[in-house]
Amino acid sequence: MPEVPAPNEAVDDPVETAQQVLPVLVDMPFHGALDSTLSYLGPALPPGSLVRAPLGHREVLGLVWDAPSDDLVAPGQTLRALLGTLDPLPPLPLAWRRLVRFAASYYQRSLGEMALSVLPPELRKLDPASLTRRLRRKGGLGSAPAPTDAPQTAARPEPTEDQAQALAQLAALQAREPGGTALLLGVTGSGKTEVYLRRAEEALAQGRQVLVLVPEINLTPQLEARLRDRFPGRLLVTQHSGLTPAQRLRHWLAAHLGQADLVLGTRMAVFSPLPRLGLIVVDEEHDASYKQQEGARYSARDLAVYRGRLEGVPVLLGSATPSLESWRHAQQGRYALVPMRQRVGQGALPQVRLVDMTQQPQAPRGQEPPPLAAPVLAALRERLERGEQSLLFLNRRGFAPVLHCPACQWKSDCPHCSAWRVFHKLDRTLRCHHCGFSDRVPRACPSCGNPDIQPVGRGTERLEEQIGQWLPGVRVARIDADSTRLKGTLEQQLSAVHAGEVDILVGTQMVTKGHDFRRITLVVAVNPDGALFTTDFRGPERLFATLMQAGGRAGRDAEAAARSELWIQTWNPAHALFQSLRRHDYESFAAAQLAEREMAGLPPYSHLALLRVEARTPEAAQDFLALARRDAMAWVEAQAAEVTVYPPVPPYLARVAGLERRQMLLESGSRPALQALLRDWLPGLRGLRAQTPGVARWALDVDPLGI
DNA sequence: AGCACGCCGACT
DNA sequence: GTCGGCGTGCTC
Repeated sequence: MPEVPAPNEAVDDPVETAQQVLPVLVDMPFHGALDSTLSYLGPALPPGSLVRAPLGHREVLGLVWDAPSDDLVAPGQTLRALLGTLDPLPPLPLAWRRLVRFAASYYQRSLGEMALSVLPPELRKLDPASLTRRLRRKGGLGSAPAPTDAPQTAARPEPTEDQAQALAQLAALQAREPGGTALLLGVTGSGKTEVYLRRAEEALAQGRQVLVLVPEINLTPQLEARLRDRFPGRLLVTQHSGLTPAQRLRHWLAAHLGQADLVLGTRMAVFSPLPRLGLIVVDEEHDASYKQQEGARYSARDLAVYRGRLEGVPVLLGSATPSLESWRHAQQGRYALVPMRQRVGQGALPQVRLVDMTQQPQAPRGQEPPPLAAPVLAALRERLERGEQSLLFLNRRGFAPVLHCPACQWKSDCPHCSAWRVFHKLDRTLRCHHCGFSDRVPRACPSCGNPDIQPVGRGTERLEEQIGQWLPGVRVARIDADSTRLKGTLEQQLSAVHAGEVDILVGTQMVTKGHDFRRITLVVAVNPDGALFTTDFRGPERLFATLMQAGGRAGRDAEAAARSELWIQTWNPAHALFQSLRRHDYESFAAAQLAEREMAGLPPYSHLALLRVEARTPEAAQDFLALARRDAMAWVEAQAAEVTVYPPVPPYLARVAGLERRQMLLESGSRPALQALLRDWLPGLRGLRAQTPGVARWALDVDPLGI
């Protein structure tokens, strides 16, 4: 191996086949420092080139970076030579590299981990020769359809007045500020998708690529179908974790090579390299799924906005119930607010009825109250008589959330978690929903032998059973994570609902998203109060969005819309959230929530970072955070920075799968101050682990969704 | 994070 | 005498 005089200097010898020292990123989290490249010898390659690099005893995928930084290579150290270049591929473009650089520094991950983790995994296995073969075959796209002679845009409906206005507003915005973000506020059924399609059409007509992000791809086959219908002559590819590794690579290549016109995908798609990017759409922008919950915990929605600004490309965020972060940006004029207040086709939103559960007759002593109040049952019967369908929304699967022994007060706890085990009657198990621990339900109390142990509370299994008893002969279907575990059963159950083979559908959150039920005219939120009083400050925001979305399942057929209803069983009918919901008034809800957040100094009025740790003992977890807190507080004092470092606390679930969890919150009104603290603090955290044996893992979450 | 090397128990 | 447990340490 050749000797080099010093790192990071090109070897100035043209005879020596112009070997240079190249800064290369590999997938290594260990280089905690934010900017860290490894130095290799190789031919002159532009930044963004993908290479094969020797690393220890293996050969890994590497990415030539723009500049070396923080490199610990010693002067005179022998550098190894790159093993090859994936040169049939164009280098990843500057805009892509800048996005990765920002994400790595903002979410405090190493550049190498960030960059390599957002490339298709299959790319790691590719050597230059097999890549060349792959690209040569079928023009590089395998089974993807080649551009056809079909019209590039199919017939499209006349925009409604709302849509026309929104489109005019968006066109004006784009002319004024090409990299600007617009927030499209439109209730379910207001025709947001048509606005996306029109904007996409325009970008496509200018020869640009369109990136469409959705929270979960399996919930949005309609959107994919509509894009394909509307743009039959264009190449659309998807990007999500459900693809096989080969498909994902093929789709990614189509995007990167500029062959794909439309990329539709989940959060990972925000990192698709798109040489002709012209528009980014983020549908249901409030959805928590946009936040990655492991590894680099990025928010794809926030990165989409950043990317738009970076590339001078418009970003369109759409929601009926925007995140309060986006809403505040719109209020401040940082995002353009584009309201769409009418449902298409004069369809009315479902009427919201609050059922005051405190006014319902009390159940006899010792008996549990019936699951549905008398007026709700009457409303259900009415639908049955009219041959319409109803949806009972209960966000709790299983038969009962806990079993209880009235004699000795035993409860069905989980031996590994600080949680109850849920009674699943169908397979007679007690299951922990957090660690998966499961065994047969005991015949008698395991503590005192009392044979009369009782279910407490109600899940979807029990509700399904009780409905059958209350309304004999009714056809009930249950859709939740348990009933749809087998592949294809969800589709099967949904088609039974669509075919009218079901009168009442019982379901969890799963059924509230995306599905276009035409015959449902009644939605009942059976027990939504829990979310009102959670410790999570975003609980109300999520509940409001969920109930609006659930209500949106009713009356999707314009003819039935007039008599569609959303009933809410609540012990807190006066709660401001329900009062806003009754009027479908997102704006009053948001105003009230923002006032509360401002008083409490919570986002979007402050910025948060959360350090979480899991350890074998509470002491180890506590010690780790205590040391971390000491360092953070020392930094804050030295810098006289406005950052609050809160004491460590147990999270809602303090023990999961035998590991003790603790967390510590950092809060600041200034994002730069918080970022500066994180940047200086994190390298030291990696060393702390050695001082606190028993720590299994720790993670920093910037802009956490739940605290 | 992988994937080595390294130093002590039950097997062909 | 070997196969293999996962404890520490390195990777341009």
